[in-house]
Amino acid sequence: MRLQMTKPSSPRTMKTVATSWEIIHTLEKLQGAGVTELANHLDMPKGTVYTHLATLVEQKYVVKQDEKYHLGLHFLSLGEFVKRNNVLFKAGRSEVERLAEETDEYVHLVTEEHGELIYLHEVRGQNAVGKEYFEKKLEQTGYLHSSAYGKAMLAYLPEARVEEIIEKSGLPQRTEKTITSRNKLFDELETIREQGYAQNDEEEIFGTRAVGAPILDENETVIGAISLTKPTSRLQGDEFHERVPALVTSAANVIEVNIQTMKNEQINY
Amino acid sequence: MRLQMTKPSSPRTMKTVATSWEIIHTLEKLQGAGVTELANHLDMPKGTVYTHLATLVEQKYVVKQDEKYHLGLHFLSLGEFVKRNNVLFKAGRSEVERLAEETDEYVHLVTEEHGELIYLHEVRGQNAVGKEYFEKKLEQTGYLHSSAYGKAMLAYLPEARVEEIIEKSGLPQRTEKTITSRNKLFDELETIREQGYAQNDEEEIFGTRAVGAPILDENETVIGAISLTKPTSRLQGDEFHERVPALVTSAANVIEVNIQTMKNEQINY
DNA sequence: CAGTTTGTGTGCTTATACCAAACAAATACC
DNA sequence: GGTATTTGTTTGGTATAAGCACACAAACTG
Repeated sequence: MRLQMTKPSSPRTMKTVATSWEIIHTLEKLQGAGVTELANHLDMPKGTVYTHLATLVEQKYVVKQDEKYHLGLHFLSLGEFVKRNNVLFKAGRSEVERLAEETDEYVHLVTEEHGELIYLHEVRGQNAVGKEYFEKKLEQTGYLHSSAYGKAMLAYLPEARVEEIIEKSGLPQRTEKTITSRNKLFDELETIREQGYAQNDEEEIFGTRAVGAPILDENETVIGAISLTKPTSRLQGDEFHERVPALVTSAANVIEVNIQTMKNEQINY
Repeated sequence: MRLQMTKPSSPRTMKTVATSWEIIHTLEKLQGAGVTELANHLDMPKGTVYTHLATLVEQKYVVKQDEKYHLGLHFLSLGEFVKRNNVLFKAGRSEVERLAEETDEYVHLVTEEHGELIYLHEVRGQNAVGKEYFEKKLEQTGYLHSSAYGKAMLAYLPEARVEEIIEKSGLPQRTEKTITSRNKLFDELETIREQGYAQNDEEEIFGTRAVGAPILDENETVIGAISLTKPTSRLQGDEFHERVPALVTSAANVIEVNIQTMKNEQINY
């Protein structure tokens, strides 16, 4: 007689679907792979991997090219769909573009999901710095503690939620100025709430500073954040503490109003 | 005794994964839905749908908001990843941007997968027309027969492949000028091969014309296509038959060279 | 505060995903 | 160029896990 593995876990969850996503993520990491290669990486029988791949090909989410299996471009269409139907994106897009045009710098619109940072929109102004860095970011999810937009969101998230997030993700160091201590972070969030905006002083990329403002709904719930990034040399003194914060918080405000308007219209299409 | 449902079908495929994607696509179509709503739409027991949703939430691809389940923003990151690692996107991006800058019109970079049209990049020049139309397209896959880029690709696909695609997708009419007959299409493709570029004369959107050129690799295999769209009033005579075709084919050429260069370098990162 | 309708949780059963092992096809090796 | 190795593909049997029906809970409706 076999001992019960006591796994009463509810809600139940589907093992087959989970391994299907494991395969997708491995294909992502390996930038395409063969059946055997995948089977080794995942420690699964070849036959199983093969059947999974056949299913994903049938679903048009995987393609076979050059003797390897790759993630298909249908993920792109799906991603675009999700983005373009996102309330914050719809409400914030034009404002982000306006601010980038006005300042000629990098402007970002971000949100949070499952404790991770997600980039909804970015516009690179004429003088923007950090291109190589930000270009890579779009395809990843990121941490919340080392950026102006991230901290702006953390500051207005319920404290329990913040605890949960730093518990799960940690506070990895990016530069020597990154906040890596729990207490310092909470102090910082307090300051942000007092100011109404967040500052990033070379905490993520050396040589760049940024100012970010939260975007809240009518119940003070965080929807996302907007931020403007500049090289440290161009973001000092009043510019860092007055002028850019004013621009960014005002943009955040416009977006908040847009969201309200959209909600009131209720007409989705 | 039960009759065997004779389904020897190989390769085998996973029913559970297929229904998981069915749920994802239904969530897409319904723009978010509840458990019961989904169960009705898909004609499945509530319990099953619930377990599937729980799995997708665990995987972070579905979120529960406002008492409804929605597709999560992780699809966005995945989509960005797939796009940014696509050879054609990497090779063609800058050239698309250059051409849009030079001409101030709409420029598109597209490819084909599973017989469907996929948009890899679009840049809207200052004078570009058709914004409302193209904005919607990015989140969909489309047909190949009613556009300059689509026809450019069809012209260089193996005939068997073309047959297969029109067999599966049909030749739906978009405007009164859309090619809807198999024979006319094959004549058109012949012309395109002779010219080296494709023209779209209000076959998709009334009032706009376009010129598209295929992007081929060293074995003459189609990788994708690039096109330029203008209002009919600005795309006539020599402009339609000489100048724009020259610009577009030359851009296609540059991209072809870029692909070759990337392949020779072999260094991916 | 009854009556619906929603989401969530649970055992049972059968379909099905998994595995092992065999086969085929392509590549590498000598 | 023929053998050996590695790859992808296929198959049958089996244990398991996905699906179903049902029950429960919780929220909304009137």
